[in-house]
Parts: sequence; C-alpha cells; structure tokens
Amino acid sequence: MGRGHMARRNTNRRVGIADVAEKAGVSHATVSRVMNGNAAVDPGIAARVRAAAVELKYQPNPVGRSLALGKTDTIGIVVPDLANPTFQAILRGLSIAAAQDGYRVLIADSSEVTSEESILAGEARRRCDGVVLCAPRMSDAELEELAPTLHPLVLINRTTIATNTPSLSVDYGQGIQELAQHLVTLGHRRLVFLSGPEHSASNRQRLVGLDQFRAEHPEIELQMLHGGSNFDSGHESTEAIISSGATGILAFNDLVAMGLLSGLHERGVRVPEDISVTGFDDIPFAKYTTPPLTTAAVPINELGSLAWRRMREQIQQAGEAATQAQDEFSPRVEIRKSTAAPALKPA
Amino acid sequence: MGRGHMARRNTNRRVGIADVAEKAGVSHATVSRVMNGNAAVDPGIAARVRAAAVELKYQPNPVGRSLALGKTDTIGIVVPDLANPTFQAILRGLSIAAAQDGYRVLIADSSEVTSEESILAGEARRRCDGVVLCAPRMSDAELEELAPTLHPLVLINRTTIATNTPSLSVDYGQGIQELAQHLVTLGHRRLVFLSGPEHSASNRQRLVGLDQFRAEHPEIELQMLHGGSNFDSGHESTEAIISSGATGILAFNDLVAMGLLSGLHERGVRVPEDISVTGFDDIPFAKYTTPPLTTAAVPINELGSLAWRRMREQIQQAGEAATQAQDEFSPRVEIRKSTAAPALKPA
DNA sequence: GAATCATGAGAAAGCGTTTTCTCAGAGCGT
DNA sequence: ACGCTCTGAGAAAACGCTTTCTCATGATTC
Repeated sequence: MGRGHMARRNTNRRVGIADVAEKAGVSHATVSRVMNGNAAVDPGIAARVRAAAVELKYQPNPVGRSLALGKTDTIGIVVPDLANPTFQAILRGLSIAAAQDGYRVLIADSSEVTSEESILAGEARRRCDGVVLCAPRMSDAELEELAPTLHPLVLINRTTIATNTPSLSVDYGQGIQELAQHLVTLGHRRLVFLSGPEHSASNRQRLVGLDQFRAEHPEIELQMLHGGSNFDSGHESTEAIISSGATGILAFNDLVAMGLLSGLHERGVRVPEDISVTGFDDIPFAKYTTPPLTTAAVPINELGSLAWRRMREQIQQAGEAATQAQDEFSPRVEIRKSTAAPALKPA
Repeated sequence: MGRGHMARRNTNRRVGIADVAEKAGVSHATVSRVMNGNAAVDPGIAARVRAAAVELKYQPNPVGRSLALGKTDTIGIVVPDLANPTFQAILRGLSIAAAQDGYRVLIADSSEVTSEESILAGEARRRCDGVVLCAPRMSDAELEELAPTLHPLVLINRTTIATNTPSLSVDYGQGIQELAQHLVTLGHRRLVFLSGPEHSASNRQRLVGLDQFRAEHPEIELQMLHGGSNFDSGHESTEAIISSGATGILAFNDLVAMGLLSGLHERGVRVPEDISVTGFDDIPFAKYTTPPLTTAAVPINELGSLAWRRMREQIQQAGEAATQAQDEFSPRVEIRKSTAAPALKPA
C-alpha cells in the first residue's frame, strides 16, 4: 500500500509522531502543532497531517507529553483504607469531578500503616500534579514537615498550621453533640459513646465535642466505650453495651452502628423500643438498615468534588502561593427509626 | 556552603540527576548506575554519589524514567460505576495486590456510559502498562475490536473470543440456580427473579441459568420482574413483589435485596416468615441486614488479587503471546436468616 | 522595484532518565 | 617492557513529545 522498500519499522514499534510526520511529508514539529492547535499551520498541510494521523491511528504518547510539558494531568489520592465506604465515596467524588476537567486519579491505599503514608504520598506526588491526603494518620509534626514537599496538596479531615494548604473538614464535634442532644430531647438520661480508632483525628474531635456536651449537661450520664471503626467492632461491643445499662448509644460511625444493630437483634434487644442507636456519616446503607438508622449526614460526595475544585485552584495559580480556603462542613442530623423515647424506667 | 558563584539554579527547579552528578563530581550516567545498581561502580564513588543523593534529597523523576524504560509501573482499571460495592472491592483487591509488586493503579469510572468505555480504556492503556476492564457494558463486537489494542488486558465478568486475553468470571448462572434450588428445597413453589440492568452480561448469565432451572423444575412457577442494580430499585419493586403472590424472591444482587428488605419491612411483611429473599454477591453488609441475608458469595477480594496476578503474568512474558487462563469462580451459597420454609398455604 | 514584514515550516534544543558506545587506565601474562 | 584483557567512567544517543529559534518564501509598503 505505498509503504515502499524495507517496511521493517512497522513491526513491533508503536506508531509515533515521527511516523505521522513521514507519512504526511512534514516535520515532527508540524505534526505536534496541528495536534495541539498551538501555532498557525497552513490549512492544506494541517488536513494532510490530520488524515495521516487518523489513518495511522496515531495517539500521542502521554509519557513523552508529560515529560515535555512538566505535567501529568493526574492527581494522586492516599487513603488509610479503601474498604471504608467514606473513603470510597470521597474517591468516587474526586474521580468524577477530576475527570470532568480531563484529569485522572491514581490511588494509594496505606492500609492504615501510618509509616507508609508519607512514602506513598511522596511517590504519588512525583507521578502526579498534586496529591489529596485523606484522613492521614501520621503525627502533626510529620504532616507539617511533609506538606510543603507535596505542594499542590489538599487535606481531608485534617488541618495543618501552614495556611497555604487547603483543607476540607467535617465538624464531627458539632455533629456528635447534636446527636447526643437529640437523644436527650427524646428523654434519654444514660448514654454511651462507642469510640473509634485512637489515632483518628475525627475520633478526637468527637471526644472534644462530647466533653463540651458533658459540661453543658451535667445531669446526663455519658460513658465512653472503646471500639473500632467497622461492623465487626460494633458487633463485638454488643454485650458491653447491653450491660452498660444505657438507653442511648452514640456509635462512632454507621458501620459500627450497623454491627451493633445486628448484635442487639440477635440478643433480642429491640431498637428503638429498648435501646436507641445513632450512627455517623449517613452512608448509603444507613437508610436501609432495620430499623433505618438515625445518623449525622456528612455531604460526602460534595467533599470529593470540592477537594478537586481546591486542587484545581492550586494547579492553576501555580506558584502564586496564596493562602488557601479551609472548608468546614456541618453534619446534618438525620432522624430515622433507630431512635425513640426510652421506655419508662422501672426504678 | 561551598556552592560557589551564581547560585541561581537552586531556585524553583526540582533537584535532578544532574545536580547529584555535579555535587558528587561524576557524570549523570554514573549516578543512574548507582541508583539502579545496574553496572559495577567503584565503591568509593558509589558512596560519594549516595551521599550526595541523600543530602540533596534526590528522588528520580518517574516520568523521565518511564520514558526511558518504556514502562510506567502503573495499571489502569475501568469500572462502570465506582459506587457499586462489588467494583469497589475489586478495585481494592487489585490495588493492594499490585502495590505489593510496586505497581500503582489509575482509575477510570465510565459512569455506565457505554460509549465512553473504549475511549477511557484506550487512554488508560496509553498511560499504563496494562488495563483491567471490569464488567464492560460495550457490545461484543466493540470489545473484540478493542481487546488487541489494549493488550496487557484482563477482563472481569466478560469473556472474548480471542483466547489470549485472560478473563475472570463468576458463574452467575450456577449461583442463581443454587439459590433457586435452596428455596425449592425449603418448600417454596412460587418464585420471582428480580432482574438487573439489561446490558449487564452477568444479568444475562443469571437468566440463562434460570431457564435451565425452569427446564429441570417444570412444577415451579418462576416469574421475571424488571429491576435495577441498586437499593432504590429494590425498594421500588416492593409493591410488585407483594402482589406477585410469590413466597421466594431471588434479587439481582445484595443491594437490590436490601432495598427490598427495607420496603417489605415498611409494609409489615415479615421476612422470612411471609416471604423469603435472597441476594447475590455477599457484600460485607449482607450479614448485617435484618434479617441477615441469604446470598451467593463471590470471592470478591480474591477476584481483585487474581486479576493482578494475571496481569503480572502478561507483563512479565511480554510478547510471547501465549494463550491465557480463563478463570471461573463458583459462587458459594451462604444461608442466613432471610430464607425459611414458607407458611402453610391457605388454599 | 527594493526594503520591510508577516507567515509558516523545518532544525534543534530541551524535558529527566537509562543505556549503549567508547575509551582511558590498571592489571596481567609472557 | 610490551601488548592483551578487563574494569569502570564519561560522552552521547535514545525514549516521544513540545517549543523556541531560525530562516525561507511570498506579501506589503513607500
């Protein structure tokens, strides 16, 4: 088909800009120009190049492109645990929003291994134009040191002292207080907080919120019980909850609440007649539990897309190191069927 | 600190191999050699280079590396919908397994837009060393045409005619038959299959399986009802299910079953006393529903990690185009509390 | 009609690595 | 002491693209 003598190159090698140039009888440079529409090119030549490109099914190699342009059109996200629906939702929101602007996302799951976080983040940053760090478990000191090296950086559920990295956070303290208030308003007097992972910043926020709640409601008994962040830990806490004598339970999150719900059901404890249970996050499953779960809704999809917007802002204003927005979301209490007035006390 | 005249380059630019070379008083090539341990380097010089590297905090630029080596140490995954727990689990399994071998994963969510799939897959492939295509919705013809261009490719929940692309699939036909059999063994005689998305290959497999089931059990009444693949569609089917008069319901998957469970509960229909319900997939939430859901478990985490293993095999044997494994998993029926013998018929 | 200018295309220099090629010098045998 | 091999380091090419620089051509102006 016209490809004359020594058609050896065709074998194996991917079609590159050089092939298109040769076929169209122009230079590499010109091909690049028409592909990117950067400079004025004679319409006739441009057409010839384009024809050659489609005929050869030419697609620019993004790696070469990235090297020349100094950008990859990719951002990285590092999460502590991809099994957690909250992080899944953030990832999804981020991915969809970024895709809309032609960016892709590279994932890194630290599997809750704190020491890996900064390494993963660094590697991700080198491959990408920016990094979003999701609920990092690392110490404040380490974060503070790492942040500048990651620069186009967005923090989720964590803040730095440095004001030039944007952060998105949720006011867990406020949310947990509102849930507690909701239980008290229903008439509960003995509450339990089933806490989450020790080194989780969001757990600390909840504890601070509950301290404040205690101060404002000295008449309420509020016990703390150690737990985890998943189904199983909720389920395992069943006995402890029952023997606590409390009628209102604030679970660390929806997963824990669901595990607890299941455990209580097995033990024949009725929810909400005997015990009221609240969750946190309002994951999609929360409204389909039996009974549907009262919880504090965090606008999780919005979080992902806002994270992208903050990232984009930084990428665009490359260099101008302005001080960045610190966004804080207020959870909204979602009252469903897992909470009700407690039965009248026998005592 | 010794960095003499005209210390201008330090500003702005990232530290590269050239900086290390200069500091150590050697050539770029030598630095590369000691960083990669490829050729023999004088121990003294090697030490000097390493010292310079740590002092400058040198980290090789992966983009330059990728260009030179022709590989990115990254694989892409394209999924129809990141909100689906099944795909989330596959992504997670894949990501963790790949990370163990030093690979990262780039995600592409087609948002169920069939026409985007092949474009996303192509773009992903160009940026990565391989692509895993997860439950592609595209036509067989399109897939057949696309597959060779994607080459290091792993298919999940879909097969090609081309025997040189490995595929992982689940025997949905078998699984749904076993669930139906389970219901019949319990004594149910009137069943409903609440079907999933039309163009889903796994839905078609279920239908084929049920056809076979029908042939083997002419005495059983089996209705088909259209549905979707998520909570809401299950919830919306509640009325239709109730009025069907069936006592055993085969939901398309666990999500649909959970939506249905919730709807039935609202209507005061007891599960399993009045109606038995089964799901499919055994997502983590399935055993925490009320009542816990009888379902067919697919080893979803294994799927992700096996996908990586198949991908790795292809990457390693680069070129040798051998015929690849077609793995098929058999779901395992997981009997829980959402199924039981039907109440004695009034008629 | 000659000098000036705009237009547009090719040549070549980057981008940051790896790797082949080349060659200087050391070590060895005879 | 001469030539041989061998080790190891620098020079340079390659990877695939973008972009600046340069220069030829044809159009414009006085």
